[in-house]
Amino acid sequence: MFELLHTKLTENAVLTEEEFAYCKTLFLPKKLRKRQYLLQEGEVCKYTAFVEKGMLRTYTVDDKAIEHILQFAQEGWWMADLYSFFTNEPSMFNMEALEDCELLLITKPSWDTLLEKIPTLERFFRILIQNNLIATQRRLIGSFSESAEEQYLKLIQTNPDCVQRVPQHMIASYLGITRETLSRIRSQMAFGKSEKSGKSERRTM
Amino acid sequence: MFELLHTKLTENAVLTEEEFAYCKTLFLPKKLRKRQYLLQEGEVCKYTAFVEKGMLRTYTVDDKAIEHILQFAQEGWWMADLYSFFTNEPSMFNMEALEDCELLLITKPSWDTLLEKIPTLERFFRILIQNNLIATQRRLIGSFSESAEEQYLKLIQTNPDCVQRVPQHMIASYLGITRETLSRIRSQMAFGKSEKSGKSERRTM
DNA sequence: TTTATTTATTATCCTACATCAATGGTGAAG
DNA sequence: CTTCACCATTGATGTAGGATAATAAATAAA
Repeated sequence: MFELLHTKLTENAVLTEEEFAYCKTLFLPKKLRKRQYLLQEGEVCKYTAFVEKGMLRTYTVDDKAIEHILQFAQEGWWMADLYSFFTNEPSMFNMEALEDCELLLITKPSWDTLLEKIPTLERFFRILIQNNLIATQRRLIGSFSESAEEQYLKLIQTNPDCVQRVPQHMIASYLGITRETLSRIRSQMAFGKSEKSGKSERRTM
Repeated sequence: MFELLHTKLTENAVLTEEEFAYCKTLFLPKKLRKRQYLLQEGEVCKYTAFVEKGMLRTYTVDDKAIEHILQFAQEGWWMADLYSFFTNEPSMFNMEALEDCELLLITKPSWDTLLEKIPTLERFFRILIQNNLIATQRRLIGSFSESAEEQYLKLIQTNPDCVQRVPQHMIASYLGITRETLSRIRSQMAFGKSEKSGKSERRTM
């Protein structure tokens, strides 16, 4: 149950076995079935989740009832609404299991004591958040400067696993386009592969 | 020269005067004139900058030669290409002074020793980055779910100062739209203010 | 003052993507 | 088997915002 967390915390983060043993005591194992919610809009995000197994999404619903996916999380990733988690304000996000999941949850109080006991982890989480920020910035710039097709291709490169495991309409929602548009892009791509036409440049595939 | 940094570092971050005095020795004061670059695409981002005075932007240029602004930084804000700063890889960003600026720069080695001497700061920077991540996530979601006008109005609310100090075409670039579109939005807004309908009523001037 | 540079507006046309609507496929449950 | 829920595709039509271009303010500079 704790294997992945173990490797993640010890691969970079300078944790002794003893420290990790303590660490384990603060995490709450939790199984979620496909479709179950870990968090729903309006609730306070009480846990930061580490994904041992399975896949989740966090998304918002806008006033036209359209879903926008902020993030997918698969094995080895962390998931939380940081704002809600740290301020105790209600969240605007929903977090839903896309597959049966095994999670490790930690509450804010436990998290505080954890960092107090093992200050080394402060850096670990800073880097985690920092990498997330860098990725989110790239995604934002991409949404400005790239066509829907380019963004889709980039996603396939950076996270092929996700593209395979998740239904297409969610990929579309993650990219900020409609299912129909993504479907058309895909059929054009498949077409462009056999035909030599297509005005955009081909990638090596 | 160090007043703002002083208040920022002591308001939340549990720094003694003594510690701050040490802190000062690691920052390099630097003045930049309007239009000058702090970083250009292809260079490694060698400094993290704290803005004591003035205003800067960081932006990329895409393959169609269009600029996309990732961030403005004004008094009391920090600016760096985190990816480049921490990996020593060349940056894809440009950082340019929009006004005459007074900055405090810190190099990666100095930053490392600073955090080593004052581990308390690790948390400070984590929170800084965390807030940046939260804001960037909101901006991303906004770009998916809101019209150009809504995004502009939101920016006016969240950062009115910026909207006033920065030329319109850069605001447009920050919002991911063209100057022409922003101009149209603004004239429509002004129009809708005198007419009491928010609707679009054409050609009556 | 004149000249040049940067910035903002406005009009016309165009395109990438959305919206609406219908159809077909798949797998699980009765 | 049939039904139902979910998911993907495809076509017809609409629209927000882009591209282009011309012009005008505004600011700086000569």
